[in-house]
Amino acid sequence: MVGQRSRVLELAVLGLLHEAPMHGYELRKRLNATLGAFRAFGYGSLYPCLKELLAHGLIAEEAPETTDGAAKPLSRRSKIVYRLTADGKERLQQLLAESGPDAWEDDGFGVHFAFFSQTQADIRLRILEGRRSRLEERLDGVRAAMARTRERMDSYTLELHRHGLESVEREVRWLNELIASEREADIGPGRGGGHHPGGRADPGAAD
Amino acid sequence: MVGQRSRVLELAVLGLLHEAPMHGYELRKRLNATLGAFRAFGYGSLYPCLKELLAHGLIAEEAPETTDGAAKPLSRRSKIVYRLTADGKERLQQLLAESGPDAWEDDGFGVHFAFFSQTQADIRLRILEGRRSRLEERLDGVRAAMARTRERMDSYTLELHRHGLESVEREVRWLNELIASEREADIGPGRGGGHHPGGRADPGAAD
DNA sequence: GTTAGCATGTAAGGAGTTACATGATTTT
DNA sequence: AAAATCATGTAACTCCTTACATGCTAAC
Repeated sequence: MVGQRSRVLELAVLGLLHEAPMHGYELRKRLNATLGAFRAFGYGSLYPCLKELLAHGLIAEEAPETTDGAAKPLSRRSKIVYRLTADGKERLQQLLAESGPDAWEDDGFGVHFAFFSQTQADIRLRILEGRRSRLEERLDGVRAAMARTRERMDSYTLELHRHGLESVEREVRWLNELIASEREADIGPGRGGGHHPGGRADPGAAD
Repeated sequence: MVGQRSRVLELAVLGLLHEAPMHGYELRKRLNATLGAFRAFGYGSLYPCLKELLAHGLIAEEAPETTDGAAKPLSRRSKIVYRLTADGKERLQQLLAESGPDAWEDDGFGVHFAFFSQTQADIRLRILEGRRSRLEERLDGVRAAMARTRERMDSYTLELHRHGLESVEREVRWLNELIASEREADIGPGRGGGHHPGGRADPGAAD
């Protein structure tokens, strides 16, 4: 076994290809648009990943619009459109069903969250709660460290930690809202697969 | 040239050793306490870095408390206390004087900020402003991407971007406060090297 | 017909992390 | 003296970035 692609990129690629078949160049744009500021991938990561997914049979090349006699479908350099295979769909489901550390650590959380609409409600909840615990652990750690070394810290270091702490606290509050929203959606209507996290009560009035 | 140590770790190590000589194990704890949630280094990064700094003459081993006849100072495994050499101090000053991308990108900013009390006032200001520009660029990018693809995004992806955007906006506001504070300190008293970023008007009442 | 931008790839290497291996010192 | 923890180090490996190399397609 060679390349052991990173879970993050693999999930993102499979998730996007599940929505629609695409070629690499486009995939990269959608990738960085979807993940936003969390993460950015270059071709140097993407193409080897596609190559490996292909080798493992999780994705396949599609013949690119052979309207004519299909004399030279992909003889030279041209667009290569990839689509998910059955195995790929299965693998995607498997990745989406993960609710362990991979899904709530800094690296993985953003991607898993980005594909929450394809994730089961109970898994969503477990990931959100896992991330919250993780962040609360971190809060405890930083707060303890600050208490221990407050005297030796100059005002800039202190300010840095204060701001860092506040950022994490903010994310915890955000998670609390999301978790509440998920629970509500789960018990409200009799259905089990609701999806509407946008229940924020302040449209406009930003900044 | 072999290991080209990362600027981040190099600056952090030199900065901490400038405050007081230390051995590696302690250094690592102080490192992670100082950088807080921003970054964490393991021994696998630290020791090779120390080795290289030593080879370049930026730090030196100190004889560890040779109270007795100094028969076996460091024959076997024992604490190795490092201190900055003259070259190391010079290098530290050089790194602290940097106000370019290295100092305001995600990676470097936290470390540079953590050692702001050893940094000149004008450099501090330039780093803060550079970081603010950087973040504003990012805001523009994300906002444009959201405007372009709002329709194709499900509510979770949208929420992810909304939260990410808000986090960056928060950091910009924080930087605005810091910049204002720096400017005030610079013109207020006739002195040129003031340092008091803690001018926040809400003690207590957090959360 | 040539520049600009779309599209695909590879090689080298940077920046650390993880797991391991081992020795020294303090606590129980 | 056994266990915990302090302390130092290395090798392998991960995961991504940068720089390069190439070809195809549309605009001017």
